[in-house]
Amino acid sequence: MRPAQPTGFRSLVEKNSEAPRSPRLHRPTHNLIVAAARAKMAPPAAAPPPAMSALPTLASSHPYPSLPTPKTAAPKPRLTLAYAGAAAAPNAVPHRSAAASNDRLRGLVRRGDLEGALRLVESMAGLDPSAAAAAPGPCAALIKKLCASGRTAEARRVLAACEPDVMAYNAMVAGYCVTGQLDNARRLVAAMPMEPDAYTYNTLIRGLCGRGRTDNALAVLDDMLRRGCVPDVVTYTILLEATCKRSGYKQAMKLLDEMRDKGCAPDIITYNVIVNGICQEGRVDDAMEFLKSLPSNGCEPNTVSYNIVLKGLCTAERWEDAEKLMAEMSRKGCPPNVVTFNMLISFLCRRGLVEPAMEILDQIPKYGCTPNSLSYNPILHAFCKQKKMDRAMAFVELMVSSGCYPDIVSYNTLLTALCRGGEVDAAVELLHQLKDKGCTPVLISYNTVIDGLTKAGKTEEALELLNEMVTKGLQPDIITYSTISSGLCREDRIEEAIKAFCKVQDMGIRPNTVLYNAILLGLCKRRETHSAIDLFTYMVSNGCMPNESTYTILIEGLAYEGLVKEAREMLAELCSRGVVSKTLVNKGAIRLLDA
DNA sequence: CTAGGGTTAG
Repeated sequence: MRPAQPTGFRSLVEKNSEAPRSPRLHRPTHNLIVAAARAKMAPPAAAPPPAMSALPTLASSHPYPSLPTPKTAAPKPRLTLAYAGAAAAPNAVPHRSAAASNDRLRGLVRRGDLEGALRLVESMAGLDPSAAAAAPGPCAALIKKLCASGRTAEARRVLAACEPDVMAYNAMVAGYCVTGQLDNARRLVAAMPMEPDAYTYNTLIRGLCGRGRTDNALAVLDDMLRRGCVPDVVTYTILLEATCKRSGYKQAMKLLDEMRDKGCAPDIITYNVIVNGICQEGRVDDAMEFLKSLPSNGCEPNTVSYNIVLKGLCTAERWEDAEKLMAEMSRKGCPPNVVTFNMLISFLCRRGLVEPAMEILDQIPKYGCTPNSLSYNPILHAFCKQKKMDRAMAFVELMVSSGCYPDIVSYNTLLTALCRGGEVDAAVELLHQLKDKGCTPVLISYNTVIDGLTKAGKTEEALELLNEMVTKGLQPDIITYSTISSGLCREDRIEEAIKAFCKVQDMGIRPNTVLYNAILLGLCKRRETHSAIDLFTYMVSNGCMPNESTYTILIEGLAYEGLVKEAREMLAELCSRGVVSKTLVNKGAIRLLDA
């Protein structure tokens, strides 16, 4: 679908500013709020942000009351490595020998005492540089653990304070990659004093591919070749998968040829990536042909190969072909495994065929496989979706009595069902019981219950839960803040919603359509359609694609404010462009326009 | 370190 151009709205903005209505004179226009979001400046004094006593006021770069910032439990120690007097700090460890200190460091890292390890590295760096330096091994381990809790800046200082080897650099590169700091990762690789190894490059390439930066990843491959580092089958396999996603499997085939030319032999994983790419483009028959050609390339298909094709057949709803392929798998020495069955269960459940799915579940042991939580969860999900909570609960019992304990996904499914079924309090209770059930709540668990609370009108409790997750070291994501934003907007607390919006930007994440829509709706309901249009302009100029809901919100907003003619024009234009579907319009906007 | 299966916002 073509992106809709905002041109139609420009004139509306102008029209509106020529004839401002009185309420706008006494309220901040959204231009200013948007400017604040962009430049993180204060909103006008006329509209002081409301007090948010429920929220902690942690430091933040913008003037709105802060939403919680993810923070580790212990205060971050300062590393004053450039400062020789650091060794004399109160916590400094008496210097014996580099070897003894490194033994101690190893122990601290192994025990997970990161603060102690940091202090020790600090003190070692503060000593006579010729006498002692932290060894690369324990430093690499420390860097890994710091990065695992998001403390990449401290990890970087450890790297600078020790005598790093390739492994220590690799740990840091990986840390930057998993936290999305890909440009830092690239710069670090470029600045390495020793030759990066294949692992270094593979980590960087995987990071870039994982964030859709396939072009950069391919450039790294070129760097690698130029610097005489030999890419291995893993390097190419990562790049092939990304190439399939970005440019399609035909382009990937070219890279496959290049790989062979460079003397790197594809393995079955490489080929399965291609098989998957072909299936993703809906060409299951071509995928089967490709599969048949593998033996002539010296590679035998495995069960995974067949599972991929089977998934393609199920997606195309070619059930009979799927059944035939299952039979063929056994004949060809690639018998179905638990993943095969789980896939079938999942597809059947998605089509509402729960009973057949349960029959498959029963048959799994006959094939010598053991059902796991992925076998049970889709069925559990189906019961929940049908609002058959008693059956869902009974099914969990069955699961346990069969020796398969519910995992966090099972519980998340139950949490969703409880929230949707109006039992939010039960959901909150279950969330807090998870630890006792041997399951740690994850981001999705909190997002689910936070959403349930906002929809039940319990926004304050939702904010408390947001606090709780941060305290537990769980980093909120864009879904968390979108949920919170819509909850706040529903209560006309738009300033606070915008603060959540800023929080997302602070995290280095580009707000998406859902988040914009939440705030647009809030503004329109407050009859600040003019401000909404400004925000819409900001949204488009920041490359965020509006969707049907965006337009519906704006059209309804115009209609609410009495700008019926403009609303009709916009509706007509969007309909003719096919951006807004007839059904949606009939449901919402038209009805309002006629009223 | 690379391939196939389940859960969250609208």
